[in-house]
Amino acid sequence: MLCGMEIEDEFFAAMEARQAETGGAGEQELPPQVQQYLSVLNPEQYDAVVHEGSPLLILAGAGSGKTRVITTKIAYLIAARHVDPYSILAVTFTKKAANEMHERAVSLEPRAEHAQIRTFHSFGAWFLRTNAQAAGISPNFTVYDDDDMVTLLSKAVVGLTRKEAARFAHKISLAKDYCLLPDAPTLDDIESDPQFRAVYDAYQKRLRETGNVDFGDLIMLPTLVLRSNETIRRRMHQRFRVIMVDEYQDSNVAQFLFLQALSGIDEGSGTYVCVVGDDDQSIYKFRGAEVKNILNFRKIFPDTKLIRLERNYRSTAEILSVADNVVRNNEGRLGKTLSAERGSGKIPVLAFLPNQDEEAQFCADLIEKTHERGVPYMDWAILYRTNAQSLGFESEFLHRKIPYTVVGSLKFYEREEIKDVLAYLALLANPRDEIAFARVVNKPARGVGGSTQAKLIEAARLPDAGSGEQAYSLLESSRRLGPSLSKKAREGIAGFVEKMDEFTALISRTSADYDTGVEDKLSVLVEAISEKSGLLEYHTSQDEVQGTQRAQNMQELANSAVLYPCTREGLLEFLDHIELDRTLDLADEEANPDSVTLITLHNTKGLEFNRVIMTGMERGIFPRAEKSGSELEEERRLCYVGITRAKDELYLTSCAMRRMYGRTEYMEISPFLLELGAGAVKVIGHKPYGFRMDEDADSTALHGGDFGANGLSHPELSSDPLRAKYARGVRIYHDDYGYGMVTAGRTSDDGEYVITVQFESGGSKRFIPRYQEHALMVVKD
DNA sequence: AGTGCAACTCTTTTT
DNA sequence: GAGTTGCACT
Repeated sequence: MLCGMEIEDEFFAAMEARQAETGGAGEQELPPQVQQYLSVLNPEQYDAVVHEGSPLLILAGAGSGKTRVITTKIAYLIAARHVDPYSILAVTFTKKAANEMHERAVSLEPRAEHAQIRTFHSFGAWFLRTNAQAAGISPNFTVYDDDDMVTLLSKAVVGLTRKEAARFAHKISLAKDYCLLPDAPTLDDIESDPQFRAVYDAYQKRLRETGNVDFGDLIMLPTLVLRSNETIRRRMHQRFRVIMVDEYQDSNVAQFLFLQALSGIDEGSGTYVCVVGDDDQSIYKFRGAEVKNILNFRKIFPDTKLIRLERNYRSTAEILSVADNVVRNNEGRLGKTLSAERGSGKIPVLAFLPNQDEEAQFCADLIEKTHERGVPYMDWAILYRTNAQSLGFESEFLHRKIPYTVVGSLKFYEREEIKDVLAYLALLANPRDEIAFARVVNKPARGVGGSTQAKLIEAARLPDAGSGEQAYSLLESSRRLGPSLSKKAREGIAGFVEKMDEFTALISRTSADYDTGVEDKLSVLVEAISEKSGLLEYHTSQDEVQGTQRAQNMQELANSAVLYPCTREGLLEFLDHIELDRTLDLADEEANPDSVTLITLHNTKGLEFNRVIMTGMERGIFPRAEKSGSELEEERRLCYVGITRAKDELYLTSCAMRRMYGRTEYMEISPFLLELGAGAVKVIGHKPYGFRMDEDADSTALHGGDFGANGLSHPELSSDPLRAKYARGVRIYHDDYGYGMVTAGRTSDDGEYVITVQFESGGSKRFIPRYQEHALMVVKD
């Protein structure tokens, strides 16, 4: 067996030999398409691509072309350095990023198809499936989500309220992000509650009994396996000769340890490691991400070469300047200055609005008006801090018939009917899955109540002495115990077991038929479950209206399974796919290619849009709650991320009032707005009292006469000239709605003059003239 | 066992 | 304000 040094020597020796074969060094000798894609790189990017021989840390500012660097590097290694694509691993954080990276790498170099380009978690899942036994889990495991964790925890530890269970579950996740087991001495740093250790331990034992894993396990378990199992470790070191990590600033401790173990750096494996990150874009501290990983990188990986990418090719100088003004308020950053390669553009706009309804209208107006001028909807992205904020925009856009796509909404997979079908599938995959079992054994109702379920689960957990150990199949347990139960429960269980057998047969039958070419799609199984389990009928009979929707959802789930074969492997792949990427995809079929993007700030990581509106720039919303110190800095980085998503145009909106918890609250502006920089943005709308930019407030002057901004701090005390201009009976013309007449004018609670206009086209509409001056004019007969 | 009503919480952010 | 949880009643 090779030892570490030998591997290293062999690797580089092979490289040298191949280089010699091709007639020595120098790009002149490279294939034309390689020269082609190298030639478009700037000097720093080029250095990063061709670098080898030591670990590499790339500090890549926003929009500096880091994806290009990674994908080019993959292509270059394969085409020019003759690295086996099979030995290349590139990990990202989101499926979207992984897909994009894969696509771009393959388009540069078709052989990149065979490289492993995955998310951290899907790589962990792959690792665990191939090394299930060493990890002490079932090779058929499915992944429990947060919800399942809470359910399992309340079973493992009796007497917890759901809330307590949720809190502990969260802490367990965090512990796993730091790769801490229940017996870790430093576990107290995560949670000081003396019960926690025992709770975590009980949970973990119970989870192992089910054969399943949770999200944290996908990273932690492989790390533990690598540490304790030399054979597997060696095998991995030989397999993966090149490892690249994207968005490295958001890696957590467990991921860092995973990388360390996988690379075999301590054992001189000679694996080439390259990580790419930006400390200014670290936004997942709350989930255990450690910016320290960037700093520590050079300690753990000696002789690390550092390359900075500071040329921004995405945004205009104006946008970058605002971004820099904000982020420079953070202490403890590595510090870098982006240069705007694109040059100058439009000045960003900061709009003060009365409330969230008008915020939504403001966005809709902007989008509609530009759309009339030929700007596609897909140019636009609405950014917000919390998912809940999407609602207001959704209803406004729906109303106005503006197509939109909400990114990252988990809603679909959280629907009851979907979770039900998935639970049947999960139980088919892993018959020890007690969460799935409990969910579906009595759904639809079969007369199997809570006590019967508990009995079956207990019997499976503690198989009787003679029957061999660990026969933890809940179906087995059901089969065996069934006859001894009361009539009702007995019949119910019998029916359930029968159905499950039927479904199982569907999988094996098609597996057997595989050779004959009669391979079914997995959608057949999903449909069969919906119909034959009685779920479809159960859900449709519940509510006439909702039932139809639910049936559609179930059908949609079946449709999405059409890409997978109806085999055991296909089933596992499908479940993995859903668990590890619950965000996008499914909407693909119905997605309108030209639509506005509604997205949380966190979800924008790695994305870019031509025109960005950052909404809800209010203290308490963004930054959230009372954040201070390092947490406030993280919020500020999030703000930086949002701003730097914009290529051409940036808007920020802030509301004076907002409905929260059903109550209307007066909002203070976000402190970040004061940092944008005097004169760096154009302010429109009603400037709040005391609003002053950093430094020279006067130069933020309100030139936006179009919008009628007046900067008065107490509008309710001033007589509004617009009141006379748009008095009752005045004929007007509105850009969007045409001719009409003011039928009413009144002052709202917040001192705004509001008019109601009856349009000739039939509709009537209410406006605040002060915000409509750009679109509204008085018509003289 | 299943339905209906009242009280309660919730707003971070995600793989 | 909405969605969910828990309790009581049928």
